[in-house]
Amino acid sequence: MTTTTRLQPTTEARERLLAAALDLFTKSGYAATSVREICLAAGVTKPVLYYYFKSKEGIYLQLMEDSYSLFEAMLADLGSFTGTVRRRVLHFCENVFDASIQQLPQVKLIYSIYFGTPQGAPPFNLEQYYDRMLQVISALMLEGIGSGEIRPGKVDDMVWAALACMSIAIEEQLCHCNPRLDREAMVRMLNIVFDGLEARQS
Amino acid sequence: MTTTTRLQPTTEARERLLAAALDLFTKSGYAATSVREICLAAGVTKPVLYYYFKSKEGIYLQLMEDSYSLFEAMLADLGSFTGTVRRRVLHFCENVFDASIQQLPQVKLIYSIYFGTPQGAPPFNLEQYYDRMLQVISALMLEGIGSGEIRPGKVDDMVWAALACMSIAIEEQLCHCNPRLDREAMVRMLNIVFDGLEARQS
DNA sequence: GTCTATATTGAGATAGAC
DNA sequence: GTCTATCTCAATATAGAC
Repeated sequence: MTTTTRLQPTTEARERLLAAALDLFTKSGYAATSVREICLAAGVTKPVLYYYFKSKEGIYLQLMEDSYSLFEAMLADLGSFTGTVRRRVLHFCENVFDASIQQLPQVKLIYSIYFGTPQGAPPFNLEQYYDRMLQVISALMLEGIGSGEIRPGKVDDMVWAALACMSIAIEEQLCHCNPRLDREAMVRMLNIVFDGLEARQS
Repeated sequence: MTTTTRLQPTTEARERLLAAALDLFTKSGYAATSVREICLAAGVTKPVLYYYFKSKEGIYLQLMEDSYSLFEAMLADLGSFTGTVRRRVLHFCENVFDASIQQLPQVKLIYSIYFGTPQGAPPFNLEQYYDRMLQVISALMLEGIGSGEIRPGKVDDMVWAALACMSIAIEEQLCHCNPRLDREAMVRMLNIVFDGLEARQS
């Protein structure tokens, strides 16, 4: 029970702090969460938090950077999709949806800052998430128009319509214990949109 | 310059407090806004706030109730729409969109609480907004299926697809000084959805 | 109804021992 | 790297005069 060789000197504390902060920021919001609560939940004292992160803002920014790194890593795995544009857009949306479910607390935190007003939280560029997704879907839609799979029209409208279906499905997951939209519902909504994109103009 | 007949003893103070609270809650979030700031912005002292509303929670709840009353009043004016189901759903979404623009601070506050986690704000049933809109669009879609204007299918998917387009357009208005989606873009997105709802199943 | 003045609590942050 | 103890400040809220 004596402290044996501990080359990694209780680095757990850092991880516990991050986990506790994520949980509390998500449940109560950034401003309403105190450093005292975070430390209590992590089982450490306040100076430990100030040691690893510099401030309350510091631990928040660390969480945001970690999340965005994961997002970019996910996007990097998208080149392997094949098939029709409809199929690939569906696949992309399913992947983003699944990743959001798996990281629900992180996504909740991001939404809470994005819509919840800064709350005193330090600025972090949250739009890059949306911008990146717009880029990806835009490229796919353009390809679909080029190949004739999709009827000509304003590309932006098509992209936003697809993104809208994905967004609302994710938002339902965020805000309801029993979400009224699941992954399959999202797919069906996206198929309605693609039916509209293939239909002859009325 | 003496205080003349003042039967309405500076009731303005109450209105100024509500306006200031709305502005500050919207800009900084509920938890991050202090009573001191609200009173400063309203040009009154703290006891005035505690006199009219009972607490910080009280002024917040008053704002929420006022907003919901306006929303219900808007819904009451919807019976007059005529035309195809597509036309009426578009009309409904345009009305909600316009009303949201006109009351952008209120909508921002609602979103900030809905997605932004309670932030220590007292509970208020925000889902009733969404529930009511789902009801309205659902009834219209069912009518469209009955008349043959819309192809048979899962009504919920159709309703959510339409609501998704409206939601994302409003959310863009909330979060960007220069929204990438305007009212016309929303209409075009909704038309894509309705094209899909009328198209023959592929 | 509105003020001044103040009570009380808890926040973020740090000094310094170990 | 982690602790105890403490500083400083601002928060919500109220008492009591006018």
